[in-house]
Amino acid sequence: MARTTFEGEVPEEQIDVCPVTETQNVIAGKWKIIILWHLKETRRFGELQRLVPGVSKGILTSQLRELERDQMIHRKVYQEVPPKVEYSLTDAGKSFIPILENMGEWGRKYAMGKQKTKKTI
Amino acid sequence: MARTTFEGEVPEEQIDVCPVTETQNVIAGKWKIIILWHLKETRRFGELQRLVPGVSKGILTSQLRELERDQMIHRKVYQEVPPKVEYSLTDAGKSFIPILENMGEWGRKYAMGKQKTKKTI
DNA sequence: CGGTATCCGCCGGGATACTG
DNA sequence: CAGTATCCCGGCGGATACCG
Repeated sequence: MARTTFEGEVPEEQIDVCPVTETQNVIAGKWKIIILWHLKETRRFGELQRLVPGVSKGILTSQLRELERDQMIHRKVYQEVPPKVEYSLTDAGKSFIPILENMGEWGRKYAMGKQKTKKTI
Repeated sequence: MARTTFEGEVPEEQIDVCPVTETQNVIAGKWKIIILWHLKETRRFGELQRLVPGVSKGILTSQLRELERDQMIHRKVYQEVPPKVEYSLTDAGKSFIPILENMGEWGRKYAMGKQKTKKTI
């Protein structure tokens, strides 16, 4: 169904691209935000798994792969034994830090406001 | 298993309460961020459904109910026919606006950087 | 150490029909 | 207009086992 593009018409590339939704798509995923948070400093895989409580290797890997695909983090492999892999933020990832800081700050205050009946594990 | 709480010990209420994760829990949900975004202004139900492209009544309702439960939005029912319901941000919700603005701004720049091969519907 | 590979359960999200 | 009430499905997340 080929059709010509008229002048002044919105290019297909811009259709349905809402910036907020774009952001939503990137951080959607149960562990991504907390992962990015800890990646404010460069971390190794096992380190991340210890820092993020309750995540398994498999899931951690998949979340990291998606963040990598979305150009939020960089994966650096050291060719040595035992293996060593370091994860760090890309420029896009670093530019997201302020938002993470805000979310942390907001969460602190928000959690303040409803500090009753907090469940422990 | 009653046990005494020693001085200086971390109260149970604070255990496992990570501010960033707390925030994550509130905004987790496919449509919540974009909903909050549009609620910078008070909106009616049908209005929201038009503003959020692709969401059905049922899902929109459930997302709104969760945001209400988390004290992010307020639901005001006008007792009249035809029914009229207005949604607006609570104080907690309003305090989240800066983050939404940042996310929008970030999404704009982020989308810029990879504007190729954007899929249309 | 830092992963795959595989299987599985669950529930969040979607579609449809009905209602005050 | 602004919702319920069901049913259903896909896929994300979790558990386990194995590997270079």
